[in-house]
Amino acid sequence: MKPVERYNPRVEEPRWQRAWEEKKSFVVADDDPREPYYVLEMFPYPSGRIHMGHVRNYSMGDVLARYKRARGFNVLHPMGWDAFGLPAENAAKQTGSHPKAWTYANIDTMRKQLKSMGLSFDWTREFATCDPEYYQRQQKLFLDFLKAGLVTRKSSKVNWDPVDETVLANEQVIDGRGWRSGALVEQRELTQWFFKISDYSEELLIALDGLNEWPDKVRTMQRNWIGKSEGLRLLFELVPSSLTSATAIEVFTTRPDTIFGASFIALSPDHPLAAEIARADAGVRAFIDEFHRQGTATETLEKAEKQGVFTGLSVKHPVRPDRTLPVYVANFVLMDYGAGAIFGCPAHDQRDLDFARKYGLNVIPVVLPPGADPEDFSVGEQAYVGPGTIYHSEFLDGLPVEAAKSEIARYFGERRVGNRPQGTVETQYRLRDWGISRQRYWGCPIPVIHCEEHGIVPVPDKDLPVRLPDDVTFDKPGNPLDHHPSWKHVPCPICGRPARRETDTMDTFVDSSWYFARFTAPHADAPTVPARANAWLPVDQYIGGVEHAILHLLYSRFFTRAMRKTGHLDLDEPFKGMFTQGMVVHETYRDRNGEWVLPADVTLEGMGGKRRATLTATGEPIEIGSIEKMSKSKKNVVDPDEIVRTYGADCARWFMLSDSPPERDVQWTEAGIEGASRFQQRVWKLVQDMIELRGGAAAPQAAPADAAALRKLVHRTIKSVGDNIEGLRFNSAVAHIYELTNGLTRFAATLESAPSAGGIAALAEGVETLVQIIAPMMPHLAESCWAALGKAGMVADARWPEADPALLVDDSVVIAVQVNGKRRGEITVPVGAPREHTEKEALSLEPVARMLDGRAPSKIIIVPDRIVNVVI
RNA sequence: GCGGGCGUGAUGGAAUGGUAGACAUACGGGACUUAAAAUCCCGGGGCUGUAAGCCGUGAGGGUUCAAGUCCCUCCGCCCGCACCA
Repeated sequence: MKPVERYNPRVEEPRWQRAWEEKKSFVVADDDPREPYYVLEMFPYPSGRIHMGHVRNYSMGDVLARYKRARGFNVLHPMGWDAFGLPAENAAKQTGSHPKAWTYANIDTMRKQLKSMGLSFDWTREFATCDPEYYQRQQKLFLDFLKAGLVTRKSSKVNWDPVDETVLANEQVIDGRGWRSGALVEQRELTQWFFKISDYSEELLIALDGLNEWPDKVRTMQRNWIGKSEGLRLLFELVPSSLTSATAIEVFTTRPDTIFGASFIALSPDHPLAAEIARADAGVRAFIDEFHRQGTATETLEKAEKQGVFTGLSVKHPVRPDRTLPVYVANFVLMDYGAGAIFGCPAHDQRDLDFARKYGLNVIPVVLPPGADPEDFSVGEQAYVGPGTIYHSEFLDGLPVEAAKSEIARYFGERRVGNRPQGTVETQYRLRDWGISRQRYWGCPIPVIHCEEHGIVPVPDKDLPVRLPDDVTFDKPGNPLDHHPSWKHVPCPICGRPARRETDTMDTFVDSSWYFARFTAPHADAPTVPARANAWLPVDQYIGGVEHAILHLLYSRFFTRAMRKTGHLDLDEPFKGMFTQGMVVHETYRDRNGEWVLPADVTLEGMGGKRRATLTATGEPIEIGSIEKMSKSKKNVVDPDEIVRTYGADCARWFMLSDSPPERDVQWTEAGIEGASRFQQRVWKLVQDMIELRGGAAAPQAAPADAAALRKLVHRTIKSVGDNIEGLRFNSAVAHIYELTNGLTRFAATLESAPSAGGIAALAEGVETLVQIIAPMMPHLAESCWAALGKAGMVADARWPEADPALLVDDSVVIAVQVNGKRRGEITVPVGAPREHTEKEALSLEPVARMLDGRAPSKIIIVPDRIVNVVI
């Protein structure tokens, strides 16, 4: 064959991108009669430039979208921007740029980058969440939720940075200090807006069972996050005291069966009764103040020792009025779970035991482990939390734990403290309402007005959107909206008197909680067009990082229900299929000063343990470090633009899909991307060889015998690649494509010496098929090959090839023959051969006969067309 | 602590309970070349000199005609949540 000119992605890729755009290949119509299919990848935050994680995410989604299109679906595959957020404000502070200008400039850059990857997005549906057209509808949703009773306002603790005068998220508090100012963070009570997600705790939990196209891991994480537990709310009567007028303390417990082991009561430092005691008791006051100083920074909580202070109060044991229990304030009791107070049973709860040991409280075992001797059993430093039989517990004695729980619940349910039942069975959830208030500029304004006369007044629909002012400054700490000279001063919509606009903006998680619905009608006046939303949703396949497994997905599930309640759509679950992709990782490199070095600046030599790295510019030795997620801070990043420029988008896409299962991390390597590039050229060469063969003189003889085998390979590959794409096993699909390519290349080589019309026809079918099945992954190369082969139209519009069922089955099959489960040889039998035939063939196999040595086998297992196992 | 996942050649990884290591990468050998690159072909889990054979999917046990796959115990690594009573 004559040498083939190399495929040049730099020329071919932009050409096909223009062609798709001109033909509006991926613009989707809502009234298309074909069955709808909605593929969505998590939209990016416009941080500046796309990174390899995006390349991986969008490559996967694009394969599925293109494949489903080829299978005859009307595919919705949109893209937008999660564009509000703190980095824009930080950039404003650092560089003086305006958040809006910064964000839209980033979007322009990233859009261009995404377009260079040849992704089949319907760009006519693009929006950014910071577009007033988007956040106007979000404000409308907020007001509808407010009207429907799904929004509430309450006081809540926040991390307050006294220097920056701002609220910090938990992850912005490092060692109890603000991440930017370094100031000690304080706890402050602030009145904030909340979405009542907890109204849906049970529904959100139950519905997880139906999400069978979600990873189990994600469902489990959500289950734990919702954190349902059944228990008893229980009243303890206070021993009358001059310290308080209160008469009882309410606690929540999931272990009412251990009531006879109770030895103290502990109140949260935030408990109202604790506050009351603290007013008169300096010791308690000091304890509570110290607790508040320590803050909610997670590390401090985790390491904190169990500590408490005695209040001077005591309560009566609810069954044994002769016993009293001391009441403490303890640092490990949470105010916002259960009743903000507990009874401590040290023998059967580790925290209570730690506390009891520290303060010398009784440890009374009341659950006897199976087989333990009641005379001998005692609790040391390890609380016993396992199953067992209740003892030392009067009428509960002898009952197993679960039975004792219901028995004691009934007992307390019948008794009264005052006019209330002493015990009430109750279900508790860990899930809290979703606080959405942020004291920030670059977010969606909360559309309410505070009037002295009329309180909270919703902004009337006609006044929406509440636009962010452009003329803000970031030179002062605090919320720029609050400093703005005029923005917040508005008349009350009811009385017209001077009132104050809400200056808090919404958590950016709100923006991403409904964007998937907006894509179904991105230009509508209302948040959605319900008929369209109902037709497209739920998203058939959602793809994104596992870091959003809890919050984003849970909030979206809540939003879908809230939008159903307010008439914006009519479904429960937004995402039918969910897939969490792995990260892109890379080796790290450091120079002799310990500074991180970019992979692009490093030269690598050798292999295995002998690998060496040097700085390309100077030859300075470089230390090769661990393999970690690509991050700017460790500089182990590879710029997608650079890769597209050097190898082309198709190679980047192919490599992202080929090397690892999509849910696992993939390691970016130079060798890997070069392998992709080599494959690209092989396909191109194969197509060129094919064209040359077709144009040459061929003997009119029938196809060679192996043409039949080739056709089988072709059709089996159609089947397996389709199945693998459907199952999102892209790496397996790639492997099968390699096998086909290897088969075709070898076959083409044999035709070279003996060209035959039949052989060329078989090869042509195979090559065309190859071009079609690589199209979802390497769409540009596929178009170039398609055109070179003289096929009409574009591959992007071609139907997926059909596997001929007749070619998927073989006439005969090679099956393994085992003796006692060990493989001893193989035989070839016709498919569906009768048992007798298979048995005879197997027994006549030399090693089998030798091992049998004349004896009769005791058993012969035959799995037709699979395996024979001769048991001696 | 609780929950989830993973552990297979030099490396990434394949394998509805049915021939372990597909496919790729790296490596070695060969062809082509003045040479190199590129390309093409061949090789490869370990042990026993070859063959026959034996061993082999983190370790140990079990279920089964048959286990990488199912069950139990343990070890290691990764991820998530974490004082939720």
